[in-house]
Amino acid sequence: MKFIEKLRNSGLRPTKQRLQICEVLFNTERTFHFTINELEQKIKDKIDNKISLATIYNTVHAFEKKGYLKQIPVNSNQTYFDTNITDHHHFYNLKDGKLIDLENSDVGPINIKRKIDGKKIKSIEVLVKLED
Amino acid sequence: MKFIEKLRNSGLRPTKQRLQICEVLFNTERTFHFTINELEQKIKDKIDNKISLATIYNTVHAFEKKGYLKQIPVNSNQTYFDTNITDHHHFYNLKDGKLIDLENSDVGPINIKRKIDGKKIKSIEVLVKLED
DNA sequence: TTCCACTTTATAATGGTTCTAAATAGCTGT
DNA sequence: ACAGCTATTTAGAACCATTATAAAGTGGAA
Ligand SMILES: [Mn+2]
Ligand SMILES: [Mn+2]
Ligand SMILES: [Zn+2]
Ligand SMILES: [Zn+2]
Repeated sequence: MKFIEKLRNSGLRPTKQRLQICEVLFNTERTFHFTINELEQKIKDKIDNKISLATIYNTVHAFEKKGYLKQIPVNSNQTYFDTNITDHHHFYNLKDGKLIDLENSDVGPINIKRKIDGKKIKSIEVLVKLED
Repeated sequence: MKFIEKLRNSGLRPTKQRLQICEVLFNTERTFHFTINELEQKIKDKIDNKISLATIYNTVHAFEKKGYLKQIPVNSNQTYFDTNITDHHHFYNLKDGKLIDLENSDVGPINIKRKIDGKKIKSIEVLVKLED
C-alpha cells in the first residue's frame, strides 16, 4: 500500500488508524477542506471500526507537522484544514463557512515589498470573504 | 466628549463602560491589534473601576458590528481584533503571535479574477506568516 | 519472542467565548 | 424631578473545540 511508505518515510508508524485516515484524506479524486468534526464524520461513514477523536486530532496534527496537511487561517470557532498543500488562496463563503480554492492565476503573483529583519516569509495567504 | 456622539450616532448608549473602552481603543496615537485578554489587561491598567469580561466581549462585538473594529483571520485559539479599520494586510509573527500592519503599497493591488455567481467580495485579506 | 518506544484510547481538564437572568442605568415623556 | 421602559452590565454558569493524562495496546527491531 502506498501510504505505508509515505508514513514510514516520515518516521510515523503505519498504524491501522493512520492508514485509514490516509484513505479518507488522500485517496480521493480531488483535494478538500475540512474541520475535525467534518473529518470525524467522513471517517465514520467510510470505515467500520471506531477511531477515537483524540487519535483524529493526533493524526491531523502529525500530518500537518509533516506537511501533508495545511491549516487555513479563517475566523471560525473551528480550525480548517486543507489536503491541498500547494501554495494557493481561498474564497471563504461567510454564509455556510465553506472554502473554495483560488488558483494562483485567479489572484496573480503577490510580491511583499517590505522586509522585517531577522524574519523570513513562511507563507503568503489570501482570504477573500464572500457575501450574498 | 467626542465618543458620546460616536456611540449615539450608532444607536449605542454611551455608558460609562463603553466610553472607557473607547478611550482605551480609540484615544491613541496609533492603531493596534489585540486579543480580548490583552484588551482586558489594557483596561485594567488604564481605568480604576472594574469592567466585567462579559461587557468587554459585548462591547467589542458591538463595535465590530458597527465597523469600528475589525477581526483579523489568523490561526490562534484567540480572536484577534484591529483598531485599524482601513483595508490593509498583515505580517503575522509566528514566534510571538504579534501582527504588524502592511501598507497597501507594501503588497500592491490584488485583483481577484475569478467570480462566484450570486456572491460578491466583502473583503480581501493577505496574511504573511513570518518565521526566524 | 521479547522488549520498548510509539500509538491509541477514554476521559478529564483547559480555556476562550457565549449564555442567563437578575440588577443597574440611560433615555423619553410627563 | 420622576416614572416607566428598554438597553446594558454583571457574575457566574454553560458551552464546546481542543489539549492533556495515563493506562492499555501495537509495531518493529533485534
Ligand atoms: Mn475542528
Ligand atoms: Mn481573545
Ligand atoms: Zn484550499
Ligand atoms: Zn492591522
